[in-house]
Amino acid sequence: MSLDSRSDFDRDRVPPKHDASWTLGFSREGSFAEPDAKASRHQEFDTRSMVIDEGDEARSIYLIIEGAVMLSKLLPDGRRQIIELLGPGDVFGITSTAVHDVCAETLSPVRVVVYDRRKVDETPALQQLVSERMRAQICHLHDHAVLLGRKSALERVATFLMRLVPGRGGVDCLGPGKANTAHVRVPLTRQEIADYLGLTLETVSRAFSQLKREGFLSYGRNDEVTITNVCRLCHVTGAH
Amino acid sequence: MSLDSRSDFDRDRVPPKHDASWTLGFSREGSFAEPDAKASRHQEFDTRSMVIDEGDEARSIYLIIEGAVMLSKLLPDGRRQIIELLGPGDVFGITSTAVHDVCAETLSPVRVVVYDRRKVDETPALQQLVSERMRAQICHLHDHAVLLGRKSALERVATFLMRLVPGRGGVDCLGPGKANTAHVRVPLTRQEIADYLGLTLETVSRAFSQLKREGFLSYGRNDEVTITNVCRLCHVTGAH
DNA sequence: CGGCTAGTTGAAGACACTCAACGAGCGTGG
DNA sequence: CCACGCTCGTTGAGTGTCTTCAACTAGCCG
Repeated sequence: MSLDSRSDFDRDRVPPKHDASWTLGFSREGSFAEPDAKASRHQEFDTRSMVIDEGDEARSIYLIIEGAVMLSKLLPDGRRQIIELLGPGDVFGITSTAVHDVCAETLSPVRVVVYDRRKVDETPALQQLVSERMRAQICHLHDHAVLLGRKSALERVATFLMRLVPGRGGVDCLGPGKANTAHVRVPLTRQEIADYLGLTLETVSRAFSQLKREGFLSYGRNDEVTITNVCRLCHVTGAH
Repeated sequence: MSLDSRSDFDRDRVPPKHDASWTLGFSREGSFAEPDAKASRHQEFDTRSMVIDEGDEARSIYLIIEGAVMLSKLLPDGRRQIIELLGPGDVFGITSTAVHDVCAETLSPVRVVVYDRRKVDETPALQQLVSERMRAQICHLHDHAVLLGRKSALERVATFLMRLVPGRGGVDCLGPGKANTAHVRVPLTRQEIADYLGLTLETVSRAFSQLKREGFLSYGRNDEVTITNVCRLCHVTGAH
């Protein structure tokens, strides 16, 4: 099925159902229409391609239709912090200056809508959409600050895993549902998880091993994890 | 001088000049008029009063006219993370759910404009104002994530102190100016600084002592610090 | 003066980091 | 087909930074 065979309308909606492989547990149910097709263009990226580089001129804002994107920042000596993990419906490219303050790199094949930055300010419906997404990101950054500032390594990894469970662990956590087991895809390397959680890759690996040893998880492939008891893992996050 | 003796116009502008005691280095030059006086009311708070509690119903958005506010979150076992330090021109009370995700507490006498949350969405000029402030906060939260995830204790304290220098250390850092010495007011206790930087109060105290011992700072009172060499301190932040 | 809060400093310990070795998986090429 | 190199992950041993616990000082206010 080629993109062109679909109407603009379809192309500008996020997929209404979870695509378990790449949503990072972030995808929202439902969908939304793109407010102003004139001001936008579509773009696609392969896995692990750089969409934005820190310091690039900030002319566009990106809305993710499909796939996962990570935002990161580097210190001059090479230390890296991954700031946010984004999925369908999320926007990136937001900055208060003339240049981007973060790198944006894809974690999967990604489809985005690219808006002109000024157009967004001039179009109330777009402005509204971006504002709503910014509010959600701010809440999420608040949670992440707590994680980085105050949680132990094990709590951080547990929190990270819970975020990958659709409908759990995020700002909009639904609470304990019926299903107590979950299968999640982890599209990050240990090094990337470490950079996201403010740890080293060895510490992340040890935390995974410990959670496996103590029966919270099971996995063969490193990027396919089965959470045996979601509720029990949730208690390890420190948030409950 | 009573508030009532001033016109609405004056009351709805941020002070055009730095008020060195409470701006936290955040105050922007210039001022802005409040877009829609009908949808707002003014409110004042004493030092260390709780404006918002985590879990409160989110009906209002607050714009700081004067003073400093800190946002914080608590884990159930009492661990606290201070998320943001805000000054004149900043907004708070932003959330993507029906309830507030953070506490907001004043660090000084504070004057705010309170807007109805729905009114903000309906008023383009207000929406624009809040969007602009959200963008700035997002950038700042990005920086803070790097601090919490990747910086040493000394780097964190140095970064914190640099943020207190007007025109330096923030997203909109002006770079080395002529003045190489700066006098800053620190309106936080060691415990609060620690909760902001993801450290313990003892570690913060040791970092202050070390910076004093090595000639970066001098201080008698704990809340009045003179930065002897701004440029040299800036290099300790890890960002340059 | 005594009691309180806030900050400093020291000693000991814990947790995460560093360094290093090893193993699994995967593509390439002989 | 297997050897080889490469990347990624795991695990162990030792170290270091920050935390914990505790004592002590300075300032403030009754």
